[in-house]
Amino acid sequence: MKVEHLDSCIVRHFSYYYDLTRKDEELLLELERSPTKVKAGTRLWEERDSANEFCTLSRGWAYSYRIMENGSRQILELYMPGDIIGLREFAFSQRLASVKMAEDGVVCYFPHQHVLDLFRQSMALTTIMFAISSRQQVLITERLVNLARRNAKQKLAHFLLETYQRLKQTQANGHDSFRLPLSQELLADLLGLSPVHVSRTLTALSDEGLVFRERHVVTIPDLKALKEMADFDDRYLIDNMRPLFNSHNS
Amino acid sequence: MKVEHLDSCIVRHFSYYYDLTRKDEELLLELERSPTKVKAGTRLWEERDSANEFCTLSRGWAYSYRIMENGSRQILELYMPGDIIGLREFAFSQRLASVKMAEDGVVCYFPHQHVLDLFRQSMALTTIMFAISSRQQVLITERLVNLARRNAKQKLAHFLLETYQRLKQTQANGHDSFRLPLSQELLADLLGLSPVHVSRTLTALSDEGLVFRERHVVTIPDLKALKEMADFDDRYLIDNMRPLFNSHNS
DNA sequence: CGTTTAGTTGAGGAAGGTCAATCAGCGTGG
DNA sequence: CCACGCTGATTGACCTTCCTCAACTAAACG
Repeated sequence: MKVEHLDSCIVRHFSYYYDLTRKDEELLLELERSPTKVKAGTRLWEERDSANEFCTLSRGWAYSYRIMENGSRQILELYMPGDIIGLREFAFSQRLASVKMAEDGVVCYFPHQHVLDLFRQSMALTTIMFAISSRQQVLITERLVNLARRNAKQKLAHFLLETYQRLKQTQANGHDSFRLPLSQELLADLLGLSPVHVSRTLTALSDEGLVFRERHVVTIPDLKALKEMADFDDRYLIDNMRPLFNSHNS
Repeated sequence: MKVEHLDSCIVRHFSYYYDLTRKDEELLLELERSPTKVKAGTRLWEERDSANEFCTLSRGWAYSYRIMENGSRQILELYMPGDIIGLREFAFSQRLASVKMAEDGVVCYFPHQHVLDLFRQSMALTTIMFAISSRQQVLITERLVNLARRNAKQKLAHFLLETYQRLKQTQANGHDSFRLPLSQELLADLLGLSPVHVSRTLTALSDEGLVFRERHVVTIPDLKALKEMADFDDRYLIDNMRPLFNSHNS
């Protein structure tokens, strides 16, 4: 049952795409050899640092961001346990964004070259890596659409729905509520709004009975209603590579 | 000198990342075996179509887009000759966006499986594919920042600078002007603005002597001034994988 | 030489930003 | 156990940017 290996977030994440062989799992576990505890607010790296390693996130949330000339901050990606941080910079020698922990967590660094080893040694892992990369692109694209084309209420709702769904895909939680360890300021920087307006929007959503938030727990009583309101279509989160594998691999 | 192969946009594009072997080139040329002429406005595919092929763009510009519930359109990516269209959907069985030709052009379809063949047969091509994918992610991310954090004048300026730079990297053109075969409506859908405001912004930029546009030709008389104004930093366009290769491959 | 298509210009309006004051929770130290 | 101060959230007043609608002009095109 290879239960033991599912302790590893990254193995669990990769398994989501395709059944891994024993050897694949061993290769993956290589990436998580040096777990490091990091406290909330720790900066894993900074824009312009030299980039020659990735990082797997084993516990806690993290986010990448850019500081603009005028001092405002745009958050680019939210990372959750099982995600690989820094994939974007594979073809670059410099970091293009900074990364910070949103809460206490555990990360494992590994050099870019390890990915080349993966490419060399396993077709399945290569394909999954590529799938993960393209999935990430899809997530960013959806966020772009969200920022460009929706109003504040929809932006916020859409983000909450995306997060809820992402969590459901990895951590099984049947409820209509989830933990969201992010301040309103962070939400603002994520959605391109001002903190003030996030607050207003959140109370508006609450007044309409669509979203409730207390402390760091968010509840969505009527998923369907919220999805409708936010123009949320989860197809972009539901990727599936099996057809690709089945039609070609043994 | 393998000059003959540089006729192929895609070979030229890949060569930008790393020197290809003869065999690599042959493999790549496989992808361009069925060139098809397409007229401006042709839709290559539509959201929700089943996705099992990519497409290389040999001539002309194309763009992917999404239509929102309220009828507005967001353009996601601009493709230029040498680009691969549809990478995003590698891990998906459905198209997540539609793609249209911005002008007359030539494309070549090839099935997703061909990429798996590449993975199987060439480390270099695998790595380059991955680099291209991560570069595309970087481009989208920068566009996200552009949409979320800059005002109309900066958005437009930033987009023009990015396009200018992208063209310079593939087509050598020494001048301070380039061809931009896009209507203002298209620019609006690209930048999340209204066509009206694009027009105003363009005249504002012209009044300030920063950008001139007549017909489909754009001139940037003072690159440095415009970059400053737009908060444009070209690091995100200058990727370089050589260090990665050199430190590990033969 | 009309007719379509793309761009320009003006006036009014809405969404969201900014600034500032206030409040609530909470950890810290006395 | 309480006072203090910190951070994060809320609320109000006012302002800016960009949108919308609409009329108009300029090319492009048969």
